Amino acid sequence: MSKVNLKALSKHLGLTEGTISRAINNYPDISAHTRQRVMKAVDELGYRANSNARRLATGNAECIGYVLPWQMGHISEPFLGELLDGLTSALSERQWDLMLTISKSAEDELAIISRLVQSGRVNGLVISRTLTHDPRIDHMIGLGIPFVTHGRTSKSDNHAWFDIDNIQAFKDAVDHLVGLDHEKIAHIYGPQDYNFAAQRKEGYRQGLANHGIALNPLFEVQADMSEKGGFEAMQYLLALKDLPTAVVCVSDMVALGVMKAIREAGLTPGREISVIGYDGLPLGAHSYPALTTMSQPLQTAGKRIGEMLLGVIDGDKPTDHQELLQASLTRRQSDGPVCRP
Amino acid sequence: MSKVNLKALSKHLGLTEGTISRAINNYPDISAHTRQRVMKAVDELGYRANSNARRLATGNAECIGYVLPWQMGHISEPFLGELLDGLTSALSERQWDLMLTISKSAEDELAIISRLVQSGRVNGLVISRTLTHDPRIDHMIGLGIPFVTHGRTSKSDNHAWFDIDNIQAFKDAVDHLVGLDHEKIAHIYGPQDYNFAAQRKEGYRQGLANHGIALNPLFEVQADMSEKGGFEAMQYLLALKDLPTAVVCVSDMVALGVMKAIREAGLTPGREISVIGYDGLPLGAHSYPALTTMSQPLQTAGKRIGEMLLGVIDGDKPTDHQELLQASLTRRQSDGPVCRP
DNA sequence: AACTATACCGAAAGCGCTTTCGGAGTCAAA
DNA sequence: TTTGACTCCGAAAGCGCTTTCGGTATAGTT
Repeated sequence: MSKVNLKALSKHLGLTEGTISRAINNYPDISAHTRQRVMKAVDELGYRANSNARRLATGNAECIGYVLPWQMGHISEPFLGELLDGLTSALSERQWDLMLTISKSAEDELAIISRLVQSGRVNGLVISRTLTHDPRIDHMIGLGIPFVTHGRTSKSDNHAWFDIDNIQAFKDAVDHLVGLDHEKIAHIYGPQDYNFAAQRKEGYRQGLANHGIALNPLFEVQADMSEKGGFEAMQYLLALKDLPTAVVCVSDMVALGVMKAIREAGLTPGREISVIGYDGLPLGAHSYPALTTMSQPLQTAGKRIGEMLLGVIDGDKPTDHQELLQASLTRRQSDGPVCRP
Repeated sequence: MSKVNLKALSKHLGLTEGTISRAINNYPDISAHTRQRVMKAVDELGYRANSNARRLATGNAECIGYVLPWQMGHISEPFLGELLDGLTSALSERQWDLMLTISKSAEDELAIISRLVQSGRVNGLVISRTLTHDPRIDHMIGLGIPFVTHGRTSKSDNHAWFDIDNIQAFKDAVDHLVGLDHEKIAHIYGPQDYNFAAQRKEGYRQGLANHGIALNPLFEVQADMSEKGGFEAMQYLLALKDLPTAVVCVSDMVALGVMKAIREAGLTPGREISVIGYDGLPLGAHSYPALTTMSQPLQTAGKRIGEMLLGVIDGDKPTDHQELLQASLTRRQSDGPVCRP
């Protein structure tokens, strides 16, 4: 069986290639009768338009790119699957494709973006893990390519984005702890070039301020975004003379490491020291103790981002596609009232 | 700035488009002098060959597809990031792209594969989570598309694959436990249509047989591939009159649920009941207790699979690309000698 | 000096599809 | 019968690149 292309169909049907193309693409100037003939032949011969030829002719890549940085290792693990699932399902309605690239460095990433865009491989991009000052934004705007970011930057009023209200989430977390009579609340935060990490720290501080609690600089400690990072940061906190009674963590993974450190110190998370995570990973339900966390609605994120991007590509104003969702407290066993000796 | 294509370069340099193309693609019939001129202009004007035109002309998609099924939800989470990272890094050396699709059902998946291949979008495929009897294999062979599977099937002698020796890994796990005087060893296994789950169960059985331990049917219980699945399966085991002293789990995620069930029964994993997982997730180091597990070398898997696929695409015999790696025991705290009351 | 090689570039034909334009039919109204 | 309005399809150009082929200069041989 030789390749079945328009020429083959043309020969088979006695119609012009152009006519067949128009029939398939539902042009109004094709009679119902010939359209049926064409469709039948398409089915029987198993014709499938060559994507590359089609893309060249139309100038439409029918493809969007997702470029994510890998510098920080497994930081994305919990997200990735859900997000990709959502993205592809949004694209599948148009039969568009998802191209994935992983960059090893920041310059690398800008270069990749240029390459993808200028070679006409994609007509839209999704960017994850935005930085507070993110060079990618201006770069993409300069290229004139439609895009949506997953997360905002320090000034994100001129493009499309999808984000969770990190500040509010961490204010809520602090509120919750204060409601349990906690005052000595620590925060383990992530690298501050990540905007979400900066926002969460800001939320933590605002939460304290709302309740008139003075910020204890010793209670703010930075960690890598991993279990190991949380573990080490908590060890530092445990070495203080004046221990915190609660700690809010930048992520669930970090919180898991934190709880291990607490356990190893002979204390019990949720009793002597309350722990609150962020992400709402199902995993947290099976840790010891089960992790109380701020849950973000991840399942829908990918899909919404995909839809927003398609909207921008269709010509919508990017600023019409800015979406801020709220996280919600998922209370499990790692928090409790302050425990007075 | 209008689009900079070969025509623009041609006008700019006073050379034919064909000549410029050959210069860029390192044809030997171009003088060093003009090649330099061309390259300089390419740099200055920021020329980038249109991928779709190039792909059409060469008939080479310069792209491989990774299609993964999403039926079982988050089963892949731990893998996904590492694998994609490896794949893209293998492809990046040739500047090839990775196209990702997620299928919602089995038929859906075959259709997706057909579409990708017949529309000329990819010239190779990677398939994950092979089934014991996997229709995708014959389907891809029928389409004549190069591919590599991540995992074998029940008869995988006619194609390229990358796999871990699951049978040996679970024999080793049983060996280890027997070495600690365990005899009442249970196994929580995954859905048997997944070949890896079938292999692990087989390894468990062979391990028992090697030591002359009779198989207790009550000690084999199926679970979903999740923490929740493990939790529920272990609850079932805990309800037996005659408790096992050890349990080997099909995955780390399952093992985490198992340990939670054990804790909730007032027992301690690693004392009354030993638990061994599989995957070697970093996460396990921070569970309670730290999870002993069979570690598989994931970081390299993606890269090797990518390299193998490129080899097959280049014309290598698929059967020359079959790679079986061994897992190794990562001992932490969830196992111990049998505890006699 | 003529002849064969060699180096280098232009010309042109594709790759497989889309899309505009015009023309041949058909039919109804004038 | 003529005219106009449609309906439907063929013809052909073009998307931007690759690649083969042939031809002209230049160098190398005798």
